[in-house]
Amino acid sequence: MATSCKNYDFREIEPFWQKKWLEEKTFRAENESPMEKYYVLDMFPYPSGAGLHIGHPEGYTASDILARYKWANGFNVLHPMGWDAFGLPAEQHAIATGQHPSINTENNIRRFREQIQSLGFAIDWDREVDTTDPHYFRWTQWIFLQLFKHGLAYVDDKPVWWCPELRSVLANEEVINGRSERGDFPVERKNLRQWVLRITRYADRLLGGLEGIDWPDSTKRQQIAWIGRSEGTELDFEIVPDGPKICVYTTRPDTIYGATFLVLAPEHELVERVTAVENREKVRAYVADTKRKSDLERTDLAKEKSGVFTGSFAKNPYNGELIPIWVADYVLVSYGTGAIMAVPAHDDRDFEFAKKFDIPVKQVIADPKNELPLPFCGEGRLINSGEFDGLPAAEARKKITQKAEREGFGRVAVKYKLRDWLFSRQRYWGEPVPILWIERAHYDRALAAKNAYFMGKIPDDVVSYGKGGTEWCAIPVAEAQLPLTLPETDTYLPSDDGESPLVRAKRWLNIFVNLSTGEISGEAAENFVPAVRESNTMPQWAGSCWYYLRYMSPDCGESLVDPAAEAYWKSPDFYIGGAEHAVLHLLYARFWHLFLYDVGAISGAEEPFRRLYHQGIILGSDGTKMSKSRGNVVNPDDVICRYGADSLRLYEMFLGPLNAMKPWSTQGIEGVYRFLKKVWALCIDGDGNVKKFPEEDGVGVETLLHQTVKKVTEEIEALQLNTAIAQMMIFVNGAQKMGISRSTVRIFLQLLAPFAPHIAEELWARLGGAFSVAKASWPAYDASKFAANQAKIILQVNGRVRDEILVDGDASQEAVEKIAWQRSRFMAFVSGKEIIKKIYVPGKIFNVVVR
RNA sequence: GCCCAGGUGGCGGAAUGGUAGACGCUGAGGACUUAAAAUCCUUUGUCUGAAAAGACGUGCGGGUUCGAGUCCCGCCCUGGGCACCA
Repeated sequence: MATSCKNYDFREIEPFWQKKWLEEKTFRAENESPMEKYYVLDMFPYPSGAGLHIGHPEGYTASDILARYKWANGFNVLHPMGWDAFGLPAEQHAIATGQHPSINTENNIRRFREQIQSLGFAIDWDREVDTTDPHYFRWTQWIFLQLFKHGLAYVDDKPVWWCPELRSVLANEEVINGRSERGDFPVERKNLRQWVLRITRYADRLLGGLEGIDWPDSTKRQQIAWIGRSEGTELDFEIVPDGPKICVYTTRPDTIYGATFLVLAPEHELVERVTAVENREKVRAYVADTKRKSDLERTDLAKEKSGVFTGSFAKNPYNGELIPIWVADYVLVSYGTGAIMAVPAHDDRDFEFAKKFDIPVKQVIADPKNELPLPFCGEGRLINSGEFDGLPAAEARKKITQKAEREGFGRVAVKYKLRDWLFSRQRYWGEPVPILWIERAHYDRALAAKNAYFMGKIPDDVVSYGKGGTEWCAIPVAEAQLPLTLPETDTYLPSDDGESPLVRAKRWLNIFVNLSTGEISGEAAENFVPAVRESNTMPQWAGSCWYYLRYMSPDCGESLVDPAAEAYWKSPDFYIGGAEHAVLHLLYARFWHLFLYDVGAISGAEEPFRRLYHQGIILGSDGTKMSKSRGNVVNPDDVICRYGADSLRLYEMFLGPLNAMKPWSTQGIEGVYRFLKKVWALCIDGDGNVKKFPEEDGVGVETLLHQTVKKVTEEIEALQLNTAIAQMMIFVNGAQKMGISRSTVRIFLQLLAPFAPHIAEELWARLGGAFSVAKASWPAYDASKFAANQAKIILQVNGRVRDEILVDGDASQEAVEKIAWQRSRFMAFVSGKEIIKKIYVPGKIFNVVVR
């Protein structure tokens, strides 16, 4: 029932127990249980070719400690693992080798699984999921179809960067001065049809939901900032003499009397219309110039403001003043209304612009401190503002907006920074979007006939786009045809014109569909109309948006999650992963979860992650980020080989606070390794036999034990695992000196088990404990055992420590004073002085203030 | 620029407003050993001192308090996030 090694031979012990846990399915979670459930979730890894990184075991060990602790406390624990396996590196490997990315992915997963298993985590391996498995992504595609049906997925022509040389779409960050970062090739703007998800419709709920969940403040703040809700006012400005109205958005309507010009974003739809004939050339040139710039260049704060006058004027609806209309790229078309009223006296950017182009600056808010110069962006009372003079700014905002509403030229408005989620990628290694494109005429005819298979599965507003004079309409792939798998292609490169590699698979791409049944045919046939498959794939975020639901019933064939399982597990009780996902993954997943909840696909919880924690980053021993080029990378396999998984686990937890950034130390791990050897030596003699333990604990051991149980229990709950380990070290050091009984050792092994499960399981078995120590019920402590019957009182004079005395635990101030007055060391600082005050903190401090 | 977190020995770090430096690493000395490894013991913030002891000490400058690493005000530095969002 255990190994027979004489010394602490982790190379024999660890594989032995890992095999046993796997074979016995020790950590299998049941979907029905009389025990209370506890769901511990790790952010699942991307199985990269580099293998497990030393940072992975940090979060995994912390969650494993919590999982094992919960098992010991009688919970039915779900602690699963899986693979976020779609993504660019596998695709690039495929492009380079010509080998299908699934092969590389499979190899990487096998390696990751072995490495993770070699760390002895209490994982239910029967629930493993893989986002690239068709049985899994079938449901990712199904979710997309629900989004589509509910009008939350649409197509849009979005400008993207395209590099003909690299034959690749580039992200904004990859374009520098109109050339590609990699290779320095020219790039061009290209409008490409993209799928977009209407996450903005959930902006308010994504914001509101943050209030009730236990997340790190910084992460909540990041999401709040990302959603960027702002309340303000929309105001309509008439263009003189008789042009259209321009609607601007402002959060400072109180400064309306200080507006000395109006600015349109270069892409604003009214730019052409408001431009006077004589300014047309200049304006067009400016707009064209802007188009060429990358977002990075445009938003570079260091650059000077630029812009051009349109030649037209707008009328301030409050005072009738005519102000010039400019076009400038510091106004973004995608926020607010794409147009602003510029108040240089009270806005830094407008001020900068006005200075450069010699536009008047008119102060309308008095600076209470009278600290000129302008601009002054704070709060104050209004001046030069007609009927509103003298009002405090906040009140003026209300009054001014009310007037606009009354007179019909303005309204309260709420705006968000959050944009809809660009959901398509022109890549091979992702989930195919399960959509077919058919011609408008076929679409309309099928709808009119009312026997179209897609009735009730399409949005109220048709999703379509025009190409070559034809309007193509989106219909879903029939559910029965899911999963829609990736076709074989001869290369995984994008096509010559920036489309997905999937367009190369012509026989897959161009098909015929029966609009009554949804059947697909490769050949033209009666009742079949031509259709083109969507060739874009989903971004890597898709699979990770709902994997925590799949773990509940990974084999369920009827739905994405078995309703009974979902009703039982609801949502993870604890979620741990890196802070780098603070916005993207954690926002997207919340969006999908809310949506699935709304459409009744799930029912357990509205928020997916009620308690979230970020582990910190482990740096190289030189205090910088680990990287190959710096040569400071620590490989977990090497560490396990040299010290064992228990030492690695323990050390990563002992390094410092779980959420802190901390450097690895090669020498530091020796300390925890020594600790484990001491634990071994506490139980096993030099011949490999269980030691003869004394019948009774040594004096003081009982107190120490109960203190240790209390401390370790409380610190696990608080995830202060470094100090929990420190307490266990204190215990072992004490036990070594004082002598310890068999039953006390066994209690200690239970405390150690979540941290160093292999050695704990081994010693537990050798000491006659029943398998598994992880399931033995967690020890309780008795506070009365360490209520000190003696207390050490610190004697202070004027707050400075001068002496210490031992008294009865419940000693009164009088008793303490009586002893204190006898102490010469203490009295040396007191005698001859006037005692002004005496402070007694029972059991701790007696402080005398003298003069 | 704005928002947030954090600055404690040679190092990682510990401290409900109550003995600053737990625990571990490193260094020094010692025991065991033919020797080494392993293990065990002592010691390890700075300064003064033979010692007893004292002074100083938690980024800097003030403040509150009997008492501040901890609370308040003003700075400096490091890390993270956002960044022309009107």
